Amino acid sequence: MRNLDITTLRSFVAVAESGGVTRAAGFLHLTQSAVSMQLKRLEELLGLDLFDRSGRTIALTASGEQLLVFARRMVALNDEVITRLTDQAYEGEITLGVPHDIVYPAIPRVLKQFHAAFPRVKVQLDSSYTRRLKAEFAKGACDIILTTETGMDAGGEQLCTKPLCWVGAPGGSAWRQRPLKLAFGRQCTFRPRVVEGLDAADIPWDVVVETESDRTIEATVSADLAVHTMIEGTEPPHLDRIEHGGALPDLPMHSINLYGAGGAVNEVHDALVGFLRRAFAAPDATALRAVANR
Amino acid sequence: MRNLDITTLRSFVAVAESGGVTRAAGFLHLTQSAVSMQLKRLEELLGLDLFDRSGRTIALTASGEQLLVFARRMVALNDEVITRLTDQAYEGEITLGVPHDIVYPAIPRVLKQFHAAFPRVKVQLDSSYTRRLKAEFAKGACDIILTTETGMDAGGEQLCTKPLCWVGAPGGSAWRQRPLKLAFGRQCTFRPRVVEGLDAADIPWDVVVETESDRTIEATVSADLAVHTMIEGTEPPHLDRIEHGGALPDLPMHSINLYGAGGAVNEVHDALVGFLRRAFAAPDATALRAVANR
DNA sequence: ACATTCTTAAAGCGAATGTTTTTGATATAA
DNA sequence: TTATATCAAAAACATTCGCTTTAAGAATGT
Repeated sequence: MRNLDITTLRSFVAVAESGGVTRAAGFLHLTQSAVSMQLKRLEELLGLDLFDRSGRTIALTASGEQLLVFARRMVALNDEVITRLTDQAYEGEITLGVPHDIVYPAIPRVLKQFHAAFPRVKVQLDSSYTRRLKAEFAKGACDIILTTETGMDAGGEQLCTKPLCWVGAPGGSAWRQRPLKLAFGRQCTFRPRVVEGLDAADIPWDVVVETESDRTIEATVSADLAVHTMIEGTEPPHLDRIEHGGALPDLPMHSINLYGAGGAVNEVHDALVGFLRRAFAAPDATALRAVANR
Repeated sequence: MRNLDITTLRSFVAVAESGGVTRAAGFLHLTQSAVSMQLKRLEELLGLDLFDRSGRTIALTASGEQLLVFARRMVALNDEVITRLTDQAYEGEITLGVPHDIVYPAIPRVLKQFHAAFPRVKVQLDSSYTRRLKAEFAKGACDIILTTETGMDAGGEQLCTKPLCWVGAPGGSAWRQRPLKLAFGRQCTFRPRVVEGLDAADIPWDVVVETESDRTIEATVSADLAVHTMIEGTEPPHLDRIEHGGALPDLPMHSINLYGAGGAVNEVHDALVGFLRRAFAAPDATALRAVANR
């Protein structure tokens, strides 16, 4: 199969649009002769007349018109990919803050998608507590943050609302014990709400693990030594949601909010926001995980 | 703006798909060295790593994946336009027979569309009487014919049904005269039907012009010396449909039929058939003309 | 250790692609 | 009509590009 040449196609389009070889040559920073020869070679390659040269002005033949459509598309594709791959606008770094309890399972997928779309932009993931993330965002240390809150501050955007739910070891019975044994992170934002709920239901409780380490919590819970609470749909693989049938209080809804979407900063930024919206605003996080597991 | 090279992109795609420079070089009928150099130049042009060369096998980087999408599209566009413009399948001649009374206004538009889509296919237009066209088609002298008939033969396709209508000079009064003065072509298929209708309505009539020339008929009618009948929607610019309010008999419906569509001969043939279908099967020929006049 | 595969490099050669200059054709004005 | 300006094509020439061949070296998996 013969190959066209983008340079030549660009000249061809310029000639068709400017209606003259000399004029086009001016735009292209080439001599009239060079453009003329390009056109000649193009016609030879295709074995066709592309121009009607009767008359002083140069007009396209039907074949020329047809080529023009393709030439425009090919030049546009060329320019688009060159821009995407080399333009400074498409390289840089974005800092994304995400509470660690909602990193899984959505964020890895988002990062993957984003990297495929903007391979030259580095996403610095800052996984921490909602409280700290909001502080970082306020300082400008994070470009975009997600939060898990019961309310929402000004400038935020609610992506979805999910109930907090009880999680424990698969098939475990720790949730039947009284006092209820809890495992909590030291900074956990959910803690006061959970405690409130338990007190209101007159359920005695006891914090048996208090740590900074999520690993420790997960290990304790999966050993059925305590229960924990998480946003529905973010349970890690070896922990299950507890079907307590009303034995434990229902916990309040939390919303997953996004800060930093305002003001259409640039295409790259907006794309990341778009991926995040789609990942969380989707029907159901559990359903999403099912899809991801396929 | 830098320009990519289709040859190089083709190699790039081949390497990405075959997973190796040597293998790709084989497909491309180039030496391994040449392909390697092409890739190197491509990476230099973009200032990017496109391949992850750690490991024996050659893998794409994220940038490479992104380029691959565009490269495929550009190569596909290249091949498509080359095929369209140079493939023998897209050149040749089609003979189209059309009764001269329905040439206007649809056929010129169809021919224009078709020429834009297949500039290297010549359409030989044979404008004649339905009877002769059917004979030509039966002999194989026409590839496709349109006819105006009250019925339809086997192998035909009815495009639309239109009433025959009375036409005369704009604002003319020839249609009030008795005997009614008629202008007819010598071969006109409508004639027997018209005569039947008039006889049935007890309207005396008289053929004042009998000729082979459409021009003569049009001239006579536009001078208000006689009336004529045509398929609705095919009136030429200087003749008008007569609003006789029942003073003249209604004339039978005629269908516009197409022969030669059967059996999916080839893409070019089918495209012409498609244009014809769209031109005549459209809601109303009068409406079409209004669109064309814009 | 061996085979495979990719990278890099150098030399040679032909084709491609540009520039400058010239020629020819066509429209516009005198 | 003749003169003139404009534009496209052609001719002559120089340069660069890109492929082949050949060969050496590095990385990797068997």
